[in-house]
This record gives sequence, structure tokens and C-alpha cells, in this order.
Amino acid sequence: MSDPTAEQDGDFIMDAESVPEAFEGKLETPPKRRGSKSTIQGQSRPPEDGETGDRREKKAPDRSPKASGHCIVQAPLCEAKNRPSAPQNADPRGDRWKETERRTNQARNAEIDLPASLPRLVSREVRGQAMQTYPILREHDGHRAFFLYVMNTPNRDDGGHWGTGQPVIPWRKVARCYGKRVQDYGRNLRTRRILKMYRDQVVSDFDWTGYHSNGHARVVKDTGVDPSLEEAWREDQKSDRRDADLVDFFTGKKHNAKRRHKLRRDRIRACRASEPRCSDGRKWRRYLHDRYPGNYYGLLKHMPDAKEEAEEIEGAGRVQTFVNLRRIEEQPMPFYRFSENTVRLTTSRSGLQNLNSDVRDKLTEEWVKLDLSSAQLAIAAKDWGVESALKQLRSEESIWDSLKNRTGVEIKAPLKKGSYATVYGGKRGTIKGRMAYAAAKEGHPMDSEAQRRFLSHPVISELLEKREAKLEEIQVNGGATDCYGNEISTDSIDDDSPERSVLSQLAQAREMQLLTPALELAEEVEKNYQVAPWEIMLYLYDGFVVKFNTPTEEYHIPHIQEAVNQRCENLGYPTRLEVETMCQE
DNA sequence: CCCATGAATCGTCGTGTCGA
DNA sequence: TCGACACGACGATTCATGGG
Repeated sequence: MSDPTAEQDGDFIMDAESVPEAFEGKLETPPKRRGSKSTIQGQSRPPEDGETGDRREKKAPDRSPKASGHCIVQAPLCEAKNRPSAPQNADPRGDRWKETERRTNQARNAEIDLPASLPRLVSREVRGQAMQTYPILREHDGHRAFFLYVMNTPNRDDGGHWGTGQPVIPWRKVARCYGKRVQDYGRNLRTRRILKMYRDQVVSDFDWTGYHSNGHARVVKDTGVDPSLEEAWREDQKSDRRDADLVDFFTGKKHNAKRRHKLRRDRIRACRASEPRCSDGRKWRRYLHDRYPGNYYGLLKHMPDAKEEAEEIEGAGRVQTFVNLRRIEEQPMPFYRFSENTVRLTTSRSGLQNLNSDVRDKLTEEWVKLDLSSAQLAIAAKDWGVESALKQLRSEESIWDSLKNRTGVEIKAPLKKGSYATVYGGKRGTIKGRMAYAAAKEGHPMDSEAQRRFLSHPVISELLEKREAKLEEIQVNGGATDCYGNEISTDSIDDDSPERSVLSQLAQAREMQLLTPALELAEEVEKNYQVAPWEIMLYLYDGFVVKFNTPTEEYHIPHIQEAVNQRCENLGYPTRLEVETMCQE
């Protein structure tokens, strides 16, 4: 967060007003509730559950008079009766244990900032069931947050399916659940103590693995949660919940229009912190932020399809995708910010823009995706004066077919990845590596011979050649000026080869310039019609996604294309705006 | 190459533990 | 009481994922 432009983790939801109702009134009264003593069981615990955590008992007993002292889990709360002389100094558990206890107990009513990737929406019924089963959750913010974490975190030890495998509980995440004061205790925190308190006060069968046996974080061995609650919870998470009465498990607030509104407002404000690098960027963002949010909520009805598609993804990408989906469920409308080294608008949190494209296509099934054909290649071809590329792009034969023929690679993905890397300045090794990676992911390994052929394709090889000239030019001039007149100096970029960065920034600026006529048309249409027949819903760098409010695709799409194509032609870039065909296999 | 996001990794350090 | 040792945690870095 040192980065001033970075917005904070959007979960600022946690301020006074969002304190759960349950807390009212208890503020000043000491925790009389169960607290008193029941909790404490400090020693009641079965002696042996040992490994997890405590081997401590054995020695403790003897030397300490204060054995009693240490078992008071919440002693600190009742300072009223602190005993004068006692246990102070020679506590076998150490001051840090006691301090950890104290801070954890104070987390009953804390300012807690949950991880962004943690899904927190559940149906009202399930939340009620959880509160009934474990009443302390109602009034202990920290335990409630940690309970939610254990139940819902995507961070699981099998790295595979969402919701299977055991939750991983790194100390940092645990501390985060118990609020700022616990986090601030930093290196002195005894995480094990917190876990034991959770077990003692909340879920008595909770159990976890040891730490650092192999350098990994702790893992939950047994959530210990009541089976009927566990099942209800899983069922709820799996279902499509479009019509469910959702609440935020942590705050207890209904996830209704009002809350969504507040979320949006906060997010927009956070995005304002960054300034656009060009006027077109500002226009794009204003337009996109002005969209009617309700139109994005309509996407949620495709959520089950999207999840099904996401299940197909192999490896770590699946978890990423589900995290994205959860965020979309919470607030599907994307908000954009500006970054240091590009004119592009990027969404401020993961969401539609960063979602796996196959999954995204499911969600936006009813919308139309338009993008520039081979945009990056076209831009490089023109700006670098690559004759063979210009010719190829203007010819009948698609560049992709040509590349496929040359390399013998049947699928487009790796070739696309390779050409991105080529025009954005990637080194030869990078280009090869990216292609190989993309190919492997699709299950069609790409051998080094194929990679070599890619680089020696006439178009690619001339691109590489002209690219070197361009890089040298940038180096000599100490930078370059993009199509918006921004001077990009190599000095301002902290990198081994800032020229490459400049090169890619130039292309990215141009791509925005080529696309902007579509934005202007959209603004115009909005002005001229009572109800805009179409609007741009999502910005995808070299394309965008359009929603039609009236069945006028046949009429309007060609107009949009014409506006953009006109500019491409005027400026001499051999690319066109195309409707992306959903090619299902 | 640009972006955002998060997980894993590794060296360092203060402190509790335990045996002498 | 002292010193060796292991542990829990930090912080920075590196490596993944996703998008173009």
C-alpha cells in the first residue's frame, strides 16, 4: 500500500455503520456472556491432541504458580480484578502468549479487513444456522471472520477443485481475520495460541497440522464443523443463488441494492485516485463508469454455465477463475483505473476483464464481442514499416493460417501468444517460452523446431528485424512520443531494457486511438435516442463487448465497424473491427 | 512486452526450550 | 545461568495465474 495510486483493498466495508447489529449494546458492558468462565478451559483440553499444537502442558504445571494465570484466556478483559502481585513476570508461556490472547480477545469487536479473495456471501438461512450452532460467532468478530475463512477460502491444499481439499491457514491470514491489532503484533504473534482459542471457544473439534515441517503453512486437518451445517453450507455455495436472500456472512448485512450501490461508490472513488494518461482514456472511463449497473447483474443468470465451464480448467488457473467469479457475483460491474506504464484502462480488481475468456463468453453470451483483427501485428507492421506484414495482412490468407502452415501447429493460441510477445518487444527466448507454455496448456506440445520455424516465418522475422531498428532509435532518442503526444522517456522506466517497455506502450496507445471512434459513436447514440439501442459494457484493450437493448444488431453493428475501420484506413493500419465468432468445438 | 493478483520461497532474526 | 538450537514470523523476491 505504499503505492499511493493503489486503492485499498476494497473491503472498507467495515466501519462503524457496518458493525453487525448483534453488537449493539454490548459495547460497554463487559462480556458477561459465556465468557466468564466457561471459556476458559484452558486446561480442559484433552492432553494429548498434542501435535497440533500443544505440547506445552507438561512442563507448565510444575513451575508455575501461575498456571492459573495462563489459562485465563480472557483474563485481560476483566481488568477489573487484576491481581496485583501475581503472575506477571515469570510466565512460562511468555509475554507474547499473553499478549496474543489479549489481542485476540479484543478482536470481539474489531476492525477487520478480510482478504479480497474470500467469498463472503451466503444465504440468510445458512448464516442463521451457523450462528445458532456456534453462538459465539454472533459476537466475536475475529472468530466469525476466521470461521468464514475456514469454510470458504479458495486456498486449499490440493490446489484443485474449489471447495475440496483442506484450507491452508498461513499465519498472516489468520492474523488478518482477527483484525488490525492482531496483525500489528507482527512477528511477536503466537498464531498457535489463536488457533487454540478458536478451538476452545468455537469449534471444539477443530484441528490443524504442524507448521514448517516442509516450509509450508499450516493446514486445517479437521474443520470440526457440525456435519449438518457443513452440508447446508456446501449446498448453498454450489447453488446458483440468483434468487436467494444473500447476506454478507461477516457483517450480516443484506447484499441488496443499497449495499451494492455503496460498494460501487467506494470503488469508483478509489479509481479516481489515478489519472488518465490521455484524454481518450478519460472519455472511455467516464463512459464505462456511467453504465447502468443493473445491466451487469443480468449476467448472473449464466453463472451456473460459467461455473461448469470453469470446472474444465486444469491446475491453478481454476482457483483463479473461481475467485474471479466470486467477485463478479458480489459486484459484476467493472471499474477502471490507470496505471503507470500504459494508457490502457485496467479493471481495479479482478473481474470480467481478467476472467478466463471461455468462462467470460458464457457469462456474456447475450452480448456481442467486437475486436480488432490482429491488432498488434497491424500496428507494428505500419509503425515499423514491415512490408511483408502489411502485405500479408491485406491479403486473403489469414496470418494465422500462414503461421499454422509454417509451424505445423494446429491451434491458434500459442501463435497468438507468440505474436503478442513479438510485437510487444519480448526477447526471442521469451517468445519461444510463451508459445511453448500456451501450447502445452492446450495439450499440444510445441517442440523447439516448431518454435524456430515460427521465428523464421518471413513476417515474423522481418518484424524482429525492424523491431531492433526501432528499439535502437528509441534508445538513441532516450524515449519516444506516443500518438497522444505523451513523451515517454526511457529514464522514467525502471527496467533493464526500458526501450522494450516504450515500444509496447506506443502500440498500446495506438490501439486505444483506433478503437475510440466506437466510443464516440456510442456516446452519440446515447444522446440521440431515448433509450440507447446499444452500449459498450466492457473494455478489452483491443476490443470491447456490446449489449443491444433493442434488436438492431444488423443495423448498428456495421455502423460501429465502419467508424473504426474508417479510422484504421485513414491512418494506414491493416486491421478491421470484427465480430468475434464463438467458435465452439 | 503491458496490466492485476496471489502463492511460494528463502535468508534473517528474536525468543523460548532444554541440557549442561 | 549459559549457550546451542529450533521455531515462528518477517520481507523481499520470484513465480504462477488470468487478460491483451
